[in-house]
Amino acid sequence: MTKMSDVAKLAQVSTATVSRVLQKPETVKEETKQKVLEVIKKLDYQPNILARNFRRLETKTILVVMPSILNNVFSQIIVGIDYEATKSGYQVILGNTMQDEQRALGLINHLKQKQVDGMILLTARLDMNELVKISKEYSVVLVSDFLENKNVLPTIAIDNMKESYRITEHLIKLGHTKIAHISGPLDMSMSRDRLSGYQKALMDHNLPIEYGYLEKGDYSFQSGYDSMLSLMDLKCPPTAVVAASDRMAMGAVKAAKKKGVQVPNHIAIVGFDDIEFSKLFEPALTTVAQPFFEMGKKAMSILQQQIAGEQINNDIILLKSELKIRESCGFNLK
Amino acid sequence: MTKMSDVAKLAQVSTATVSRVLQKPETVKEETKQKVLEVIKKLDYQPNILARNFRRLETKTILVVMPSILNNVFSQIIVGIDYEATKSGYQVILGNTMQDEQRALGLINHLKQKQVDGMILLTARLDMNELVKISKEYSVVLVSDFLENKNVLPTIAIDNMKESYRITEHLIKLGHTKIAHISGPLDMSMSRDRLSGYQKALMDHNLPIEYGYLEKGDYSFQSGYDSMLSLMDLKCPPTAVVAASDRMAMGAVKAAKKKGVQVPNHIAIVGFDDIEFSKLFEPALTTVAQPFFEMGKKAMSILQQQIAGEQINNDIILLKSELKIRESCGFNLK
DNA sequence: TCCAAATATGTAATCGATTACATGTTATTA
DNA sequence: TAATAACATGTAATCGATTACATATTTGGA
Repeated sequence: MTKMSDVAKLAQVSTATVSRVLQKPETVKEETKQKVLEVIKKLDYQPNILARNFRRLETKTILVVMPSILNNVFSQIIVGIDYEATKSGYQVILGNTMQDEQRALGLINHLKQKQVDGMILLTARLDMNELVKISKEYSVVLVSDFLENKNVLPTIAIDNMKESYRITEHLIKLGHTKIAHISGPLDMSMSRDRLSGYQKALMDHNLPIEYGYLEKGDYSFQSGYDSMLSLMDLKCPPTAVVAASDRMAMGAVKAAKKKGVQVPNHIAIVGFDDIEFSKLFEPALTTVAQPFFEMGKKAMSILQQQIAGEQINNDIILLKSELKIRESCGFNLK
Repeated sequence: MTKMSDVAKLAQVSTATVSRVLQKPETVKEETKQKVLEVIKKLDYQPNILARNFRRLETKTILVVMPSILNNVFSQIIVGIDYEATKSGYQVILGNTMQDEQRALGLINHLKQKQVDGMILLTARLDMNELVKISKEYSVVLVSDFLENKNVLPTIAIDNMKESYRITEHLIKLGHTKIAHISGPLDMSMSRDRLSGYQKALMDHNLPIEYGYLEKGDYSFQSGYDSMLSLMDLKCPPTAVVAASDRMAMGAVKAAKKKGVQVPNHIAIVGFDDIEFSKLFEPALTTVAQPFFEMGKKAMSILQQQIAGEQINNDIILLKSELKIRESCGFNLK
C-alpha cells in the first residue's frame, strides 16, 4: 500500500508538504502542488483513513439510534440523514436498540469511545439522566420525539400538539361529537402532545372529554386493533377515532371491518405519520404527513454544526407537516 | 482521557502488560492481572479504539450496500445482519446507492480505503467487472440477487426459480391456463430466475407461453399498476398474474380494481417477498415469504469468516422460503 | 543444587498522517 | 541595498495501542 512517505520521496518533498497539498492546498506553491498531485495520481495514493482518524481523533461517522429500522418512519428519516451526511463525507452507522436498554447503552458507548463523532436519536426512550449527561459532553441531536426537560439538546420535530388538534378539529367539523383517541405510550412526550392536541380540540369546541374514549396503544398495528375492539364494546361507542399512528389506525380499521362496522360510513378513523402504505390502504387513510426526509436532513446538518464546535442553542425546531385528507375520515375531498 | 500508559504507571507495570491483560489475559500472571484490572476500573480506562483500529488496520465495521433503505425488504435483511454483527462487536454502515452509479462507486471506495472490513451487497446491480475485481481483493458477500458469473463471491439467496415455479403451479392447479407474468428488470439474475420458473411451470403443464403475457416491471408499485393496465387491454386478457414482487402485485390489484375487475373473483394475482403489508392488503396477497432475517444473519456470518481469513468457497447458499397462500389467488385455504 | 525450559514482563519500534515550530526563500519597501 | 514581511518547505514530535524481541523470573527435573 502506497503511503505518504512514498509520495514525498518520489516528489522530492517532505511528507508535510504532501499533507498540505491534501489539506491546505492554498499554502503550497503551484509548481510544487502540481508535482505532488502528479505523483499521487501516478502511484494511485490513497491516504490511510485509519491513520488520519487516529491522528485527528475523529471518525467522520455518526450513529443513528432507533428502536428498529423495520419501522418505515425511521427509514425515511435515515434517508434524509444519509443524504446530508454523504454530502459532507460522513458515514452513518445503524443502531437498532430493539427496545433493549442494554443494547442502547452499548450504542451510547460508541460515543464515549469516540467511535463516532456524534449521535442522532430517533426516539428519546433512553435513561433520561444518562441522556442529559451524554448530550452535555457529546454531539447529540434528537429527532421526532421530545425530552421532558426541554432545551437539553437540539430537537427536530413537528408540532404534534397542533397537528393533532387540526386533525381532530377536522373530524369535529365533519360533525363528529363522539371522538375517541388511541394514544401512543404516554411515557413519550410525542404521545402526550398528540393526546393534548386531541383534548384541546374537544375542549375548544365544547365537547366533553370522555375517559372511556382514551385507549392507550404502543403505535403498533396490533394495539390499534385491540383498542378499537374495546372502543366498539362501549355502551356508547365513538363515531370517530383519532389514532396516534397510521399503523394503529390500520389496526383500528381492520378491527372495525372484522365487526362489520364500515369505515368511514359508520365510523371515521384517522392516523398520523403518512407511511408508505397509508394511501394504498382501503380506505386510504386521512393522516398527518410528516416531513421525514427534511427532518433527517436538518438533524444531520445541526449535528455537523455541533461537531464542528459551533455554539448551538438547544432549541426545538419545528418543521411543517401536512394534513392529508383521504377516505378514512369520510367526505373525501378528492 | 485516560490512556494505557496512565494505567501502566499506576499499576506499576509496562503498557505491554496492560495490553496483554486486555488481549491475551492467559499470558499474564493472575496477581498482575488483578492489579491491572483494578486500576483499569479505578481510572475507568477505555482503550482508544481509533488507535487500536489504526494499529490493527481493521475497523470492526462492515458496509451494507443497497438501492435504498426505504424498501422494507432491505430493512429486514439488515436487521438480520445487524443482529449477527452486534454479537461479535461489528458495526454496520449504511450505503444507499439511490440507483446512482457514482454513489455506488463512492461506497466501494470505502472498502479500498480500509474504512470497512467487508461489504454485503443487497443487490448485484453494480459494474460487473469492478465487482469481480473487488471481491477477489476484499471480503464481499452478496445477498438475495445473483451474479452472472457464478462462484465469484459467496451468495445467500432463495431458489427463485423453484419458488416462482411453485407459485405459478399453484395457480395452474387452481385451474388457470391464461397466466401472465410481471417481471423485474431483466438485467437482474433474480428477475430472470423468477421469469424462468414461471415459464417452466407453464411448459411442464403444457400451457403455451404467450409473449403478450410478459410485462416488464421494476419491482415498484407503479410498474405493477401500469403493467396490469396493459394486460387488461389485451384481446384475451389473463385470468391470473404472477408478479415478481408484492409491490407490483399490489399495483396490479389496484389497477384491476380501478377497472372494476375483482380480485380474486375475476382475476387471481400473486406476489413475491411477503412484505409487511401483504397480509393487511385487501385481498391479502398470496406470495412467497423470504427468510430475510436469516439471510442477513447468514450473510454476516459468512462475511466474518472471510474477514477472519478463512478459506471460503464461493458457493451459492439457498435458504428455504415459504409459499403463503392467502386471498389474492382465490380459494383461500385458511 | 544447578540448569534448561517455561513463564512473565519490559523495552522500544511501529502503524501513517498531521502539525507546531524551525528554517529557508522570495517579495516588498524605504 | 538592506531590512523586514510574507510565503514555502522541512524536521521531527505526536496521537495510543500493539507486539517482536530481549530480558528477567520461576518451575521442574536430574
